[in-house]
Amino acid sequence: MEQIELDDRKKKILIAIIQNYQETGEPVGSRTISKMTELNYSPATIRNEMADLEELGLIVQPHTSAGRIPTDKGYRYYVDQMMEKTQNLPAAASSQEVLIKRVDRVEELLLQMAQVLAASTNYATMVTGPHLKKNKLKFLQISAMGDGRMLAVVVLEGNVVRNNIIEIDETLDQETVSSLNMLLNTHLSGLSIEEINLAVISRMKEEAGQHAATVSRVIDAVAETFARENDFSVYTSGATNIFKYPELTGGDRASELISTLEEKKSLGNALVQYEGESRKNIQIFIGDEVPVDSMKDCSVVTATYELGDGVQGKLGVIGPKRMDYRKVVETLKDTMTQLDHIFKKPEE
Amino acid sequence: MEQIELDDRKKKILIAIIQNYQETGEPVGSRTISKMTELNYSPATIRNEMADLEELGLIVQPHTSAGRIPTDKGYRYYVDQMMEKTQNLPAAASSQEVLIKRVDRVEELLLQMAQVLAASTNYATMVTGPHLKKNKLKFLQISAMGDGRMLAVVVLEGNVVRNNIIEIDETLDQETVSSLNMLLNTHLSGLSIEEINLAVISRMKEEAGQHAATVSRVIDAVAETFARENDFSVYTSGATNIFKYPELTGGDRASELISTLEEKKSLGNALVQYEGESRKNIQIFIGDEVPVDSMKDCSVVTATYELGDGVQGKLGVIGPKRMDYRKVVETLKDTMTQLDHIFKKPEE
DNA sequence: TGTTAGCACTCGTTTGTCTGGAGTGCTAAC
DNA sequence: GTTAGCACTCCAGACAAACGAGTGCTAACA
Repeated sequence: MEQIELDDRKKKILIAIIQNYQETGEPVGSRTISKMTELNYSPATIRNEMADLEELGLIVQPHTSAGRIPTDKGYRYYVDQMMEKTQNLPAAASSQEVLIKRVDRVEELLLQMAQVLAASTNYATMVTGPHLKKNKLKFLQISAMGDGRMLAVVVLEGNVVRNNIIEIDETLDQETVSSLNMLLNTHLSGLSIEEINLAVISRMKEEAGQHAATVSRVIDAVAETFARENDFSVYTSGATNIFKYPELTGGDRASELISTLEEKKSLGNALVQYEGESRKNIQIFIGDEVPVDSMKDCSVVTATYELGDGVQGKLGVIGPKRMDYRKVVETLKDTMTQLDHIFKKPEE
Repeated sequence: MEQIELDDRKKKILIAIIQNYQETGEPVGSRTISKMTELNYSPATIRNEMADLEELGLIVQPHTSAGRIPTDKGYRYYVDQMMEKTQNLPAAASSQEVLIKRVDRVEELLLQMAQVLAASTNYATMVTGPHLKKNKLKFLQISAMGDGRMLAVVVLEGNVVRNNIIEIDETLDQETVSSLNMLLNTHLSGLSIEEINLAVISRMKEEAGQHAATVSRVIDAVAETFARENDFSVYTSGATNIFKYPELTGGDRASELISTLEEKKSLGNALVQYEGESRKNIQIFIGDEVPVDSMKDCSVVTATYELGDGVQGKLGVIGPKRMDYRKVVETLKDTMTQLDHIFKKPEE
């Protein structure tokens, strides 16, 4: 993309347009800007500048004789070049935020994160569950349930607990169950799901002797649980916030958006795909850049969270293109800090 | 409520109005009804009858010179008096239904039920998790996680599995954990959550001796898990189906409805409240009868499901007042039958 | 040279008026 | 008891006029 350089006044005008449009949702005209403090120019002057900005593709008129609204490119420019420099948000503004409470169940925590974010941003939010495959196995326990079934409980680092019911052919006495538990834990704990390969498995089967089949079942069940996991673990909140932004609810758009949020799966997939590029941690998708079709009229801001121990996942805020990017980014950063406090401090 | 008796022709007209309005969503006039087969009367005759039906409060005109639409009372009459008798739905109509697959995780099954119901009815659906309190404990297992914490896993009849992480003060060796497990299972298995009373607890504490505190922690944790449970376990699907019915989406109604569905809690509470009256199994709430404020413009049909072993919960379909009550009731019954097949057959 | 006032022009939004159609209730005839 | 006819009501859509917000351009000004 070619580098655009704007003089100071143009920058101020662009910012003014973006901020004003963000608040009102209406195209903003030269008069409005002229009346703002800081910019003591007549409407005519502003108009000349706006014509230039329009030529650069940063703003457009929805129709002749309407005010201007920012284009995707305009927002992109704002986000990339200008957002960080204008620090007019006092730090105190974030003090009214809702705090995340520490809870033991990861699922509950993630849902809570989605809710808190939705409440403090007024946009829709989503949180993907952690990527369990990279996460180490802490502890595994099987126990007989009595009716030809066994219960396998797996605990990963970060206290992610999963259980699975397994049907087995043989009946095991208490003694055997104990020794199988011992065997399983000796070989598996400390490994990530990815690291449980054929070599490990065949070694275990050897040691298990006549119970090799059962061991094999257990491993399969564990693998299946975590494979299935990815489909299920997306949490969303604040879906109805989109009704506050008329540009998102015209026609059938509201319905499509909400059903995308309800289905969750496609969301998670799209987000996870962009994993590799997250070196900057916070990523902003504007309009067409959003990798979900039904959200091409939205902007999405994502961040990667970490619950200690390398358990990480994605967290996203979905709003209109005129969302308050600065506030969203601040809030996300703030949330990360809170998570760090909650998870790092008591454990280190 | 006074008993209303209608002659045959009035009944036919009322049914015609209800069915027509259900399909079109538009007030239906005398001409339309006159043109239907079966009723070979002129519009004028129909008009006279309609005037009578209006006097009885079964139908209304939204405004002068508009057709008639059914009132809540009209629907109620239809549902109570006439629905069962008119069996014009061929049984084959239900053959196209999506089937429920058997899955082990109860949560997954419930979500699936909500989705299947939404897909086959075109309305919004909700499913409350089973009422665990009445459900018997099958199996309980604690195990040391190593860092001063224990993992408690509880299995109820019907294979509902819950886990909870507990912080404890003492460090327990493998031996002790085993004997505590033995103790816990001996005393608790076979009891429902409600039946775990002080007497049982104090007897266990006695036997546990120096580990009484830990036993107490475990019990507390189990109790807390199931208390918290009720808030979380409501599954919904097909929320966006409401956009198909303009009478539900005017103004802010759509937003309110969707957010009620998103919050889930209030839904569950409202439904569970009507527990006691479910002798007939299927219950129909029309308009104002719905115990949720934001759904006063809807109708809700609920049923009580049972997953073998007495594990039961509620299941609801939410749609416009002009919903196809017959089809919804049939679909619900069908779903129940499917559940019975899945859960009764392989176990008995 | 940059800024501003003035002005004609455009176009979307709102308001009011009108008309056609759908539907009704009533009356009188069958 | 049923139906044809008719006057009446009221909504929905079309159309025009008035309005207002905003623009681009030109000319004057510092």
